[in-house]
Amino acid sequence: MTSTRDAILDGALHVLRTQGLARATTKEIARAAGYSEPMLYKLFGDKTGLLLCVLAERLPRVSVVTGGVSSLVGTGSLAGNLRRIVVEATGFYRAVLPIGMSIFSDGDLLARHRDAVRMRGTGPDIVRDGVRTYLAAEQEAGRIGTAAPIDAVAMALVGAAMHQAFLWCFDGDAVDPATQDEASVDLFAAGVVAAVLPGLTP
Amino acid sequence: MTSTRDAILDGALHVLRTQGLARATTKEIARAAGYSEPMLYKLFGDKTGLLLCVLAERLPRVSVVTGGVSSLVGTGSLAGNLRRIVVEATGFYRAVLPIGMSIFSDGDLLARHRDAVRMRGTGPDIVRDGVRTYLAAEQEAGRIGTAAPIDAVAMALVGAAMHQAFLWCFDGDAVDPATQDEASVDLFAAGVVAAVLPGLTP
DNA sequence: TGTACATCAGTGAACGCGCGTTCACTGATGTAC
DNA sequence: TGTACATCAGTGAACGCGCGTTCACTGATGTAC
Repeated sequence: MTSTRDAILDGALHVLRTQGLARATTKEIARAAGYSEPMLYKLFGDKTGLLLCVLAERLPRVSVVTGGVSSLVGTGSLAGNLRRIVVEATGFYRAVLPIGMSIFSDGDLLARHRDAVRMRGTGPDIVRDGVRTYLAAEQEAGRIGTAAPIDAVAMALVGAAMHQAFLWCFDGDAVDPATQDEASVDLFAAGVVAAVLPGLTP
Repeated sequence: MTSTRDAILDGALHVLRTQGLARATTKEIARAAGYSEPMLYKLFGDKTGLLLCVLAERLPRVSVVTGGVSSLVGTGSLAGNLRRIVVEATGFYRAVLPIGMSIFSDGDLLARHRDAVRMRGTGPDIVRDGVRTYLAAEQEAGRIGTAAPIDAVAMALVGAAMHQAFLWCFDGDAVDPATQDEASVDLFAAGVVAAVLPGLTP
C-alpha cells in the first residue's frame, strides 16, 4: 500500500533512470506513476519541487557514510576493509552519477538542490569524509602510520572509485549497475588499494 | 576575421558555460553568436549537430594527453612532475565537467557524442592512459619500481583530480576556473602525489 | 564595356508541437444533528 | 435513522508559451558573353 506520493516519486525516479532528465516531462512521470498530471502539482507544487524531492528521498545512500564504517575499525585486514570501501563507493557512484550529473544541465535545479543539501548538512564530500574518518580511526588504533597523508589517501580512493564509475557510465551500454561484472570491480578495488597502501604502513 | 561557423560555435560554448544545456536554446545561441537562427541550420543541420560540433571542437584538451607528457620523462623530480600533472588534470576537469556532465541529461546526445568520440579514437579514458604512459616511461627509465601498481596509481591520480574538480563544480559560486585559488590546487596535488609516492619507489 | 543571370551569406516571420500548469469538475467518504 | 453538507483524492480537458524548425525572401558579389 504505497502512498500516492511514493508512487509518484518512484515513477519520477524510474523515468529519470530510463529516459534521463531531458525526457523527464510531467506527462511521462505521471504516466509512469499511474496518476494524472495535476496530482503532481497537488503534492509537490511544481516540477522542480518534485525533482528536488526525488533527489532528496530517492537517491541511494552509500554505506561508507551511513554508519557501517566504524564497525570495520580494528577488524579484518586494513587492506581488505579498504577494498570493501572502494567496491561500495564504486557501486554507489555507478548508481548515483547518471542522475547526479544530469542536474548540472539545469543551473536553477542545481542551485536549489545544493541549497537543500546544505540545509540538511550533507553534500557530495561526505563520501570522502566518511573514508577519512575511517582512516583516522585506524590511525588512532595504530594500524596506520602517524605521518600518513590520510586526507589525500581518502581523496585518492574515493576519486578513483568515482572516476571508474564515470567511465562505465560514459560507456553506457545500459549496463545494470547491480549486474556490473563483480570480479572486475574487485580487481579494480584491489589495485587502487595497493597503490596507496605503502604510504599507510606504520 | 572569425568565420560565421566559428562565431556560432563560440556563441554556443558561451551559452553552455553561462546558462547550462537546459537553457541553451537555438534562439539564445543565435543571439550570443550575433547571427539569426536559420544560420545554425544552414551550417549544422540541426541543434544536435551543432552541439556535437561544440563538444568535438571547443572542449578544452588536457596537455597531459596532447603531448607534453613525454618531455617530462627523466627530467625534474618524479614527485614534481606528478604534481604538475595532477594540477593540470584538475584544471582540465574543472573546465570540462560542467558541460561534460550535462550531456548525461540527454540520452540521445550522449549516445551520439560517444559514437563520435569513439570514431575519433579518443574518449574520457585518455587522461588516465596518458598518465599511465608517463608512469610506464619513468618505470622504464628506472625512477619507478618494476613492481609498482602503475595502472592503479594513474587511476588514483586522475580520479582524485576529477573528484576535486567535481566538488568545486558542485559548490558553484560561479568560480572562474582560471582564477581558482592556485595555491590550494598546488596543495591538493602535493597531497595526492604524497599518497601514492611510497608505492612507486624503486 | 554593359547586361543578364547565377550564386551565396544571411534573415524576418511564421509554423506546429509539446511542454508545464491550471480550471472546473466528479464521486466517494466522513460528519453533524 | 435519515438527511444535508463538508472534505478530500483524483481527473479530463484546456491554456499559453517557448521551443526547434522551415519558408520565402533580400541584397551583395561573382561570372559569361
